[in-house]
Amino acid sequence: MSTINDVAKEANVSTATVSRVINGSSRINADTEKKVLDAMSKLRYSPNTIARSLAKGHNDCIGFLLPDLSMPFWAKLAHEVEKCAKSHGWNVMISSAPKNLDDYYAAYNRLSGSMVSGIITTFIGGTADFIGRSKTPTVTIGSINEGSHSVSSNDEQGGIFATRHLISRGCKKIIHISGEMLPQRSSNARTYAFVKECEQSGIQCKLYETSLVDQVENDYAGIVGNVFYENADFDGIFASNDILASMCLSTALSLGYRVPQDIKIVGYDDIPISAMIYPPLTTIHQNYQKLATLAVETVLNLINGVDVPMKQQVPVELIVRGTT
Amino acid sequence: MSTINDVAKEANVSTATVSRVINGSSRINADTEKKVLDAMSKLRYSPNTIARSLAKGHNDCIGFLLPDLSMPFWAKLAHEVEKCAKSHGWNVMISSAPKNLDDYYAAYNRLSGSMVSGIITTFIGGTADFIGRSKTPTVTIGSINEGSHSVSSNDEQGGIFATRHLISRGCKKIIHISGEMLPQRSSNARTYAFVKECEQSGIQCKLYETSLVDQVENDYAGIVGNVFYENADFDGIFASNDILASMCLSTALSLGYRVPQDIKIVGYDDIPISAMIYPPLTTIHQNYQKLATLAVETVLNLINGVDVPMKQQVPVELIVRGTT
DNA sequence: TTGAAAGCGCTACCAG
DNA sequence: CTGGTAGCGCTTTCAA
Repeated sequence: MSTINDVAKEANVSTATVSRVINGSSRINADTEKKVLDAMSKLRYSPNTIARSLAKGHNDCIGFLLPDLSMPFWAKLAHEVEKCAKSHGWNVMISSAPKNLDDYYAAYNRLSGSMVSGIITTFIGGTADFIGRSKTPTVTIGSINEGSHSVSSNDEQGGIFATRHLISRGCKKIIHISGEMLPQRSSNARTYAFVKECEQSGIQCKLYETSLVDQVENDYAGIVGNVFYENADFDGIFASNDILASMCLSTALSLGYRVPQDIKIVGYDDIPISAMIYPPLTTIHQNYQKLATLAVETVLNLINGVDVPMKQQVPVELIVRGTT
Repeated sequence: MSTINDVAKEANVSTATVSRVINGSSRINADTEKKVLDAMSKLRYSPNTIARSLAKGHNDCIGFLLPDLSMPFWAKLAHEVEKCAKSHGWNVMISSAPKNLDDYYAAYNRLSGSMVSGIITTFIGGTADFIGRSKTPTVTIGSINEGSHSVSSNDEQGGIFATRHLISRGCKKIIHISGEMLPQRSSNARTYAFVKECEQSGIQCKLYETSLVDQVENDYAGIVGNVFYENADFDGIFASNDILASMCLSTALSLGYRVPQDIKIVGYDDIPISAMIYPPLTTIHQNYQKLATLAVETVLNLINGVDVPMKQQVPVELIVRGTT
């Protein structure tokens, strides 16, 4: 584990010079540079980023605090965030806080305890003030509130697309299963849009709500069972995520319904698996890459003190496949 | 952003004392402690982990370098790794390097550039020597070689379970689709076991191989298409991961085959979605939690200089569901 | 173009 | 039980 001192000694220059060649910060004599480079490779030197961060007063790492990596939506987003951050020369530290607020606070504080220069996260309910008070630049994904910077999909549009599509396919009684309607989640707009669209078209509708815990544990069996047990005459389902939609699909099929003839199903997120099941799922596509890019660039701007809009939204898209 | 100096001044003690109360490292007068605690909360002080890491010569962060977070297997594993690390008081930094060796080296070096004390990763082919040479304690998951510490599932057992199950269900001609047979991947053993079992039972078999790139991009359509196009009379498929198996399932159904009557399918990994499609997938369950725990505890031991076995294996389980 | 040296915020050793 | 202080490895003035 050689240090900058070793390199300096080996090359017969000062540490300042070595530092300069590492950072390309100022003009350096070509010979000197070569000597340093040689010494570096001879000693297999690689700079200690911790020391560097301390000296610079900041580091090149942003944190991504999400509910749960085993949720495909967040995993995919994490993937895109990491890719984008890396392309800007930044690392990302991922941390998750699935279920309760205390875990969330702990995880957030841990991240902001200055291992990271900025944080990308989502509200899990009641965290708005907390985040607003934080000294670490933070941008949220899929959340909305006044106090902090947010990036989210146009969930109202998604709700409208899904509902209108189901109606246009002839559905007369539609069931909607939402995620947990936590305060400040932009996804709530899907549900509101659904209700509004149904009312406007005079279509019968009914709402079910899953809990965050159900979601994290993929424990949808109970609620999906209820949907089918309590309703005999519905002909459409709009599920708030694709996992839930798949579950509805498989339950419908196992109960002998034909999809899409008897029941039509629209999901949300467009996770990769959705195109690979049978029948392939009609769903609302979220632009993961755009969402991630916007979030990363926004924190980076925040870190650099650049002015950015408080609220940014990205459009969604209806992907019609086999379940409608 | 107050520092330890500010706290010391405010509390009228030395920084050494403040440091002691932060770390609980030695006996401290109750009054002094209270003064310090008060000062800390008054100044909203939170210790700078970077400085702390530098001073201590190590930090509390391990790196997890995986192929791709959008692969459910790795995402789930990452989730478990993070959970386990956190329970030991460690953070984890996730980084991915999907396709090529250069990216992999870059990502690895970046991680080992001392932002992390240890690394958990997997070989992506030809990386064995590279990792063996590294000064950062490293343990691999799903890889095997002489030079470094590894944790993996018992893939031979998995291959045997899957193949025997298919045979016991009456399959006479079985097709196996494997992942890319990269050197030192423990998953290769699934394929070898498959071939051996088929030969021993005198069952006809045929092999297909997907590439890493196909896998990362979920681009299985081509190969699955070929399987069905080139073979008319097969009655069993053993796919090396559940995504691939789902794809086979949906292709079979869309082609009019009945599953499991006409074709039986066994997957691998047991990702959450596998239980939620229709028919639910028979598959080999990998013990994610055990795998993650073993990997985390092994790096931690390595970091602490504790002796650990070079090779650790965890058993798998056959989960019989609807596709067989 | 280069070197000397003062920190970055914290820990840990040595005295007292 | 507490304080003084020398680093941890690197960056960045300030001089030369």
